[in-house]
Amino acid sequence: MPRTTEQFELMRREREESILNASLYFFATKGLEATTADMIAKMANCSHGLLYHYFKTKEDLYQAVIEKRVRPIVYSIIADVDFNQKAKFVFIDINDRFLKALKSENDEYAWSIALLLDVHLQGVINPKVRHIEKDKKLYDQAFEILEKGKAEGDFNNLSSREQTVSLLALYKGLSYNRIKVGHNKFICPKTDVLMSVILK
Amino acid sequence: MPRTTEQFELMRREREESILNASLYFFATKGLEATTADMIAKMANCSHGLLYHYFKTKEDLYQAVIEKRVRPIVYSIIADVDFNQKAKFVFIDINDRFLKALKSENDEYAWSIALLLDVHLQGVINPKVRHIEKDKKLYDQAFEILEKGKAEGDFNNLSSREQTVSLLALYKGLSYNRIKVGHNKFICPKTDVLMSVILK
Amino acid sequence: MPRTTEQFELMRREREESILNASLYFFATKGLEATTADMIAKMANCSHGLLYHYFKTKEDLYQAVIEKRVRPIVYSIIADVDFNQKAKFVFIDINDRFLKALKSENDEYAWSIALLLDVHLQGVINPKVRHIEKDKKLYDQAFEILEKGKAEGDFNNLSSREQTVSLLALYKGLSYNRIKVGHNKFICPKTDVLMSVILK
Amino acid sequence: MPRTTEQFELMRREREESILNASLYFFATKGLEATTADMIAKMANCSHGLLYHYFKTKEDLYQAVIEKRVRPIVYSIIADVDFNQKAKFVFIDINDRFLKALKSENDEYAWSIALLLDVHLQGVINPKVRHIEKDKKLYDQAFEILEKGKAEGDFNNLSSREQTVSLLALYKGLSYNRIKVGHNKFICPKTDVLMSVILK
DNA sequence: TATGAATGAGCTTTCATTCAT
DNA sequence: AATGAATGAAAGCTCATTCAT
Repeated sequence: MPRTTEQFELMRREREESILNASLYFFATKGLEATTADMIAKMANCSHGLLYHYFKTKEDLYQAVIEKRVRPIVYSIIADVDFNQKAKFVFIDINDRFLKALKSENDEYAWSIALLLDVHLQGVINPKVRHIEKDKKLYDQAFEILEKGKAEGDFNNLSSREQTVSLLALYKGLSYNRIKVGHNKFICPKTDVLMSVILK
Repeated sequence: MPRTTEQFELMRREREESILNASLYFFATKGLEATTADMIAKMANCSHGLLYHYFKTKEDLYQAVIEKRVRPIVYSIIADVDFNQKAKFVFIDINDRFLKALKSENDEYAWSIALLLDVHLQGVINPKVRHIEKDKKLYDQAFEILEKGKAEGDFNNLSSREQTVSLLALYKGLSYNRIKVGHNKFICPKTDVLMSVILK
Repeated sequence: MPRTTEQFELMRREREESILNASLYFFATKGLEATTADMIAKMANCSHGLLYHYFKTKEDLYQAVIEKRVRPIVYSIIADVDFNQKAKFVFIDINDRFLKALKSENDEYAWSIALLLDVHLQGVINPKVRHIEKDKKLYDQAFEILEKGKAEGDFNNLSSREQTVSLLALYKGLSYNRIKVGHNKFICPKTDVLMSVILK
Repeated sequence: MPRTTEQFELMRREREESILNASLYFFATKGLEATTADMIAKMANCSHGLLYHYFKTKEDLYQAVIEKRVRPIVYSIIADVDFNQKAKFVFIDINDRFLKALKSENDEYAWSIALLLDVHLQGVINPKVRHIEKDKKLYDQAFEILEKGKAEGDFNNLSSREQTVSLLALYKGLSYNRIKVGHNKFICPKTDVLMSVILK
């Protein structure tokens, strides 16, 4: 009996996984409006009816994609960063990792970064989804490190707020490029291009 | 007796103007898919039927918005730039103007920049509209000036392609920010933040 | 002054003429539903608004086409028939003329015959138009001649009603063929094929 | 637990059946253009949305009506004809059956014959539906039998092509009559009226 | 849990008709 | 008499969502 329950749980998990994967793809490449339940169901190999067992509405599904895939994926990119280094090296490391993620063949990174930065801006493109918390973490973290770097004398003295905004805007634009033109055609700036905004 | 041709033309022009204005607003803030003919008609003070008297399809209207409003507005921003200066000053001037446009109370600048950069990326967000020519002008112009600046010894030696891509991505992100958060809350980087990407 | 009035009248007549011609074409080849005011106006070189000065509704226009073009054209085909001959020769003559009309390069004959036989059946295809009088004249005339021919001993003894119905049905079918396949491809039966229904 | 595949198939089949029946009625009596999805849905006791679950477009539905109802019904009329008899008797038999079908209280025969002869003429009335194959079978079969009958010395020597065209035209006209005036008022020619076109 | 039939709101688009001039 | 802008009802079609099994 307990075993059967576990198996059910496993199936459930796998189903949800494949629905979330399909959703991530469509939401990132087509947007919320242009994505239909049928598209997702087809790619996830289940009936569209089943989607509504797992997620109450399309917006709920969107939210779940953000929480269960987008955030984990984005934060996994910088999970191993050593924040005890000098800010300069932290920043280089972070940018290295993000750029590597964008350059990677694995499209999920670009999809996730693009969607998370949408969330950061609270639904520029998908104004219906209002119940997802704005993601200020990226902004706050970046800001902090910039300030630290300035204190350490490695960064220039331009406004940290403006620099943070600029970098996030830049990543937003880059992730859209990456999604649109694909792995092969994507022109990815080197880390030092981004660092030039910050370094002395 | 019928109206004169001039009378009709005047009516047409005024109406088209108001339709294009309303469309620019909705397309930029909501996207093509999420914008309905009724929304536009309501804001333009006419029936939805009339939209189709002026524009054959919603996609045609989108295209018209790009050609008749977006491109003119964006290019008006840099219309008076003196391209005979040193590249460095040209670039400063261009960025000054774009940033001023984004900071301006007039939302149309941000709307237009965002839409034109979508067009540059050929419909990331609006994949239906395929018959609008990709706008490579911005990219090509920026690239040229960067190369010239390098020859003149004022710019750093990072890859011009990467810098160009980065700057356009940055503007894309900034214009979305501006659209989303509005004139008052928009944090606009100073020109020197952007210039730091390029200058030695 | 009287001259001006006359001129006006002439213009009016010509306008109406060209509207009716265009309408005949579209109603016969596309049907009432699929014909739009704009199509007619364009072909008649006037604005669609003007149509409504001449004819209150599209159905009125349809009716006018029937009365002012279709009936005159169809009856002109047999206008010169000498009804004082023996019924046999009258019938041969009528069929000769109708078949010649259908074979003619002038499409108006087939258009008119098809439309008049629709009217005879009271709107099989265009059930909206109810106020046009059913055209029983063709039927009654044909029936009479058949009866006369029988009295004269030239016709077979099959039911005249059935023969009449059959001949009109046949012409209906033929006129549709003619409209559809056009002058060149139309296979037109000879008079004796039709006469075989009647003759001994 | 979901319904079994068989249950779903049964539901589907029944629903499709009722949609096709309703469609046959409206397409035959009103034509494609004048038939709306709502009319059909209402008569088939379902929502208009469901129509599009079964048939992608109205034209597809029209095509399905032709293939799944019209052709089967028309060919069922002559399914049992013994084609090994002399052509004369084959022809009498065929005409007997078609005329009996037209006279029958069951309207579906007239509807189907009318629609199939439209298809034979490739959309005189419904010019939008172009992807349905022209039905030349009726024409070719009739022509063959006529030629055989001539060889057997039972038929007159008028052109077989003209006779075939005439008979199909006649049936087209008759089926329209039958549809329009209904079972009770329909004047149906006897077989010998039609045979007189062919027999010596 | 899983299916896919079923609904209906809502969107794009067309077009007969009106109306100011 | 003539124009064409303007309206709005209505049509085709889509799709989020529900529901019986």
